Amino acid sequence: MSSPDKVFEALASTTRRRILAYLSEGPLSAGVVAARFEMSQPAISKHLSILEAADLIWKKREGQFVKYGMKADNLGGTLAKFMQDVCPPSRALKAERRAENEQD
Amino acid sequence: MSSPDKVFEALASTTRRRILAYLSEGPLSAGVVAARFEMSQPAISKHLSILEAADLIWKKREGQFVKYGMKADNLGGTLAKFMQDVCPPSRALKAERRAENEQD
DNA sequence: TAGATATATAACTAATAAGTTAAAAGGTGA
DNA sequence: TCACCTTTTAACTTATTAGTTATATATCTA
Repeated sequence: MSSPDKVFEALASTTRRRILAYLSEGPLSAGVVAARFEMSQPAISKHLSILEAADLIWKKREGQFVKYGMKADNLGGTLAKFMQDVCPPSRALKAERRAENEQD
Repeated sequence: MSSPDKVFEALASTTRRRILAYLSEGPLSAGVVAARFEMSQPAISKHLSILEAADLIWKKREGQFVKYGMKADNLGGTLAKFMQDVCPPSRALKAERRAENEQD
């Protein structure tokens, strides 16, 4: 699975988007993240590993804890690229540029 | 399912993102869209209805054809809002604004 | 080393998603 | 009306996902 595929797949879950929102305020340990949800800790652990596989977060062991944090570049980059590909306003701009270049 | 949920769910499929990319160049009938994929036409019909339910595309019958087209507002709006919520640069800006307001 | 805490993995279940083919519905035109 | 074309819906299969509990692994501390 290529990287944008993994990113969109990861974003498909409301729980995972909530995790990203929490991490966007700063790094947190797995347990602190899990405490904010009503589901089991292993379930959150799996969500975290999916986000990590999509390269949307980083992970670092700190003693007996494991800290997770946002990796915003990939998220922003993937979404920005997608918007450029698909959103008509930017498509129109690209078409303009094409037209200008063809005048040369 | 609330609207952003449906949007992210719809975007989770590579096929549906490709459909959006095609439609971003202009409206197409269901058959023309289906012809660009290697899967059956009913499968594409289902993908189109998921995109429509997410309010990412519109649909209009034209004689015996059914034409589909982009509805970019909802896509752009949902992604922009999400980026604001989650991307640290914009979060930092929001924090700055909060700090400035607290000075008053 | 033993016990406690934090996290990940394994094994499993239930619900959902994505595709298939066959049939129905909507529309055109002789 | 009948034959034909386009699209959707129905019924079904298979694979995947999201959750569960139980267990294993890693680290800290007494």
